[in-house]
Amino acid sequence: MPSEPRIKSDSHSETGGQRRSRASGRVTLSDVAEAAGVSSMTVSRALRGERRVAPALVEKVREVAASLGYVPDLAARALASQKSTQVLVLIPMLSNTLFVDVIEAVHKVLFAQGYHMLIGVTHYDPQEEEQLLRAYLPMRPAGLLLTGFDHSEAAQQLLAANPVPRVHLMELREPEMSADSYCVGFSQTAAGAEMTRHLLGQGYRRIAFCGAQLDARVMQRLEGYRTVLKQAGLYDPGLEMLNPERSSLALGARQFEALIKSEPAVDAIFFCNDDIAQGALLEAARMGIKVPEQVAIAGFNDLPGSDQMVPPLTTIRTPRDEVGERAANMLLQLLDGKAVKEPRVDLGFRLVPRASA
Amino acid sequence: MPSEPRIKSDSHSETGGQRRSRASGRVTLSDVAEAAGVSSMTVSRALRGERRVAPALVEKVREVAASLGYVPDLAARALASQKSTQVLVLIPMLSNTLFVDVIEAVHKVLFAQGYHMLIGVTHYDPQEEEQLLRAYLPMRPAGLLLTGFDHSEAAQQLLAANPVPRVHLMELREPEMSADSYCVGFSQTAAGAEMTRHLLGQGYRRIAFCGAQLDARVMQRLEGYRTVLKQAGLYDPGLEMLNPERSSLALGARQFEALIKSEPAVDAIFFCNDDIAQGALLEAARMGIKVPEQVAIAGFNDLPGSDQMVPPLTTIRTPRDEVGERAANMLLQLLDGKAVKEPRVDLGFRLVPRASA
DNA sequence: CTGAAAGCGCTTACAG
DNA sequence: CTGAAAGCGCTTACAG
Repeated sequence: MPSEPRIKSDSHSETGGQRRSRASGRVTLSDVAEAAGVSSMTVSRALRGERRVAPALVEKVREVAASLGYVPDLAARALASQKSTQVLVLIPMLSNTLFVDVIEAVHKVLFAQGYHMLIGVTHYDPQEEEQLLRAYLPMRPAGLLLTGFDHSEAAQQLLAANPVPRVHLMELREPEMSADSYCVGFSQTAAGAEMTRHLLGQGYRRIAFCGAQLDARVMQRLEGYRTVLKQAGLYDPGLEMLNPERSSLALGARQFEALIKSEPAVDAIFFCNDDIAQGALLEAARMGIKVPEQVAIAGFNDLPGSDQMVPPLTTIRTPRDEVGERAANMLLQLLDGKAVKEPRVDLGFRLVPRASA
Repeated sequence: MPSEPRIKSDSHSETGGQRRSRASGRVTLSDVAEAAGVSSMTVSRALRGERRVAPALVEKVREVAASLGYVPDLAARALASQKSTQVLVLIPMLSNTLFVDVIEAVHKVLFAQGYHMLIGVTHYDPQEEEQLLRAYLPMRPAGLLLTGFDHSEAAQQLLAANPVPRVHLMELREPEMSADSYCVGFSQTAAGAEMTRHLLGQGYRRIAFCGAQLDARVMQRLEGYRTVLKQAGLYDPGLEMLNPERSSLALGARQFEALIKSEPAVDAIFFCNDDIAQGALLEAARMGIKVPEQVAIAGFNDLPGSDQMVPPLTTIRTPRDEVGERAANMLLQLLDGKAVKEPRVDLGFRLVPRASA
């Protein structure tokens, strides 16, 4: 019986003094192997739950590893196996709860399969996205989840030079534009059109659009709005209020006030996001303007609180949990080298008519 | 001239066919070394900006590396240097914008120094925290940022078994309780007391407390509330409404309604977080109850939108950006092996009196 | 200032 | 089912 787990404390000192050691002092695979009286390969296999290891051995190895407090080193594993457990997720903003929902859903799916998320926040800035890519690609993420398709030239070069499976979130791209692009989302343009049609259906005729941030998806919603109003012969560029600032309640309040003053005849306003719509609703209350009697207000995304507003906000419910879940699962398939039957998943959206419009 | 950058494509095929290769096909240090006609050590040093490399060589190496599209492998670097660039940050919730602010501030400081954040969300669940620790510790993070001091037994064992510099966020612990604990935050108890004192000062006498989530920090605020009311001889347990559910606008609305019905004589309500206070404000509007004339409402944290409410919400401004920044800087010092002069940083808080209370 | 050797802690690819 | 050898792509610790 040369190798009781007990000798663990000795096994270090016996050899430790000899070599010119850079050892970290941590318990390694070979420490466990020595203590268990097997080779490190067997430990490696047993701990990873590979087959073809005698069940009795597996148990013994597990016990010894636990008693020694062994913690595998993922950097070493990644290097040896050339496989990383990290997935890089790039989103525009964490203060937009939309993306928090996406992230949570992605995490749930990925974590269950042993993957870890690296979260990068671009702040809607292509430059920052590029910088993040440059910083995170050296970690050799196994896969990428990117928001939208709007990436800088340099970012696209980085992506091309580092071929890693990736799925795009929130937007859809026509298949013919690039055969190899995977995406999960919905048509932002169609959603913008749908809300505009709803407002028309409610009888509104002078319908304004308030946009903030002006990222690609906002512009797509705007496109939907324009198309529908033009078809109806009711399009008026003077009713568009586009502001590149970050979207916020305060901005929505300012936009509402400005619009009411410059275009008193407006009878409905479509805000590109619920937060500015909520801000508008509050400003209307302050100004003593009745919603929807004097002016209707609609938002987008159905964010928390929109159902609590006074009056409750009419909006479009976007499927962010599903986007995160489906995208993560699609990426998982790509990581497994499987073929993806449906590389472009349209999850749709849903109009949520409430009292404000 | 044996080594023009041009031969890069050959350098692979020349040797690649010989060895039983597991090569990833990526450009490595030695590819760059070969193409530049120097040793890989020189490349390594040049690229990391180490001194004692001839400036001319540095430039040449840089050029060659760029032309080859070399991307260093951080896993290999971490393994060889026994130093990770990752910092694990554990927070309770991403949908609480409080923590988004902390995260953003931490990222800014750490990223500038070449560190990468690993974000884990515990959902206020010690079990989840434990699970996250178990999953992320194998990545050998260089440092840890944890929220509060409320960790499970098993989590504390994991932390003890993996000695990594760490700083605790948002709460303060008395130095004598554990000499080696670093923290950046403020006294939640003092903040709870301060708000209660403010309400007393405004003349309110039947002051209720509404809590959600009931995490450690909420309970500390409650403690401050109790202490002040007891001193004033106005403490009434019947005015406490504690709900373990996640805090949200909808919950605040429900709490407000329930409290008004069960305790009609209440003249002020201190909500443990702004989101439930905002929900209460909206419910008051729906119920036709005037704030603050019939009942005053106060919140905590000064979240986005609180200044936009009707009426604007009286609250406590908490220094989350500063918490993130200072904590990250403190961790950086620990990672550099420097001594931290002030291991317990009290950043304080600020009462923001607005119209609601 | 530059480099050859050894090693970080794992896993792959072969043998048996 | 088990193991010895080689290697993943870097950096440390020595030499010169």
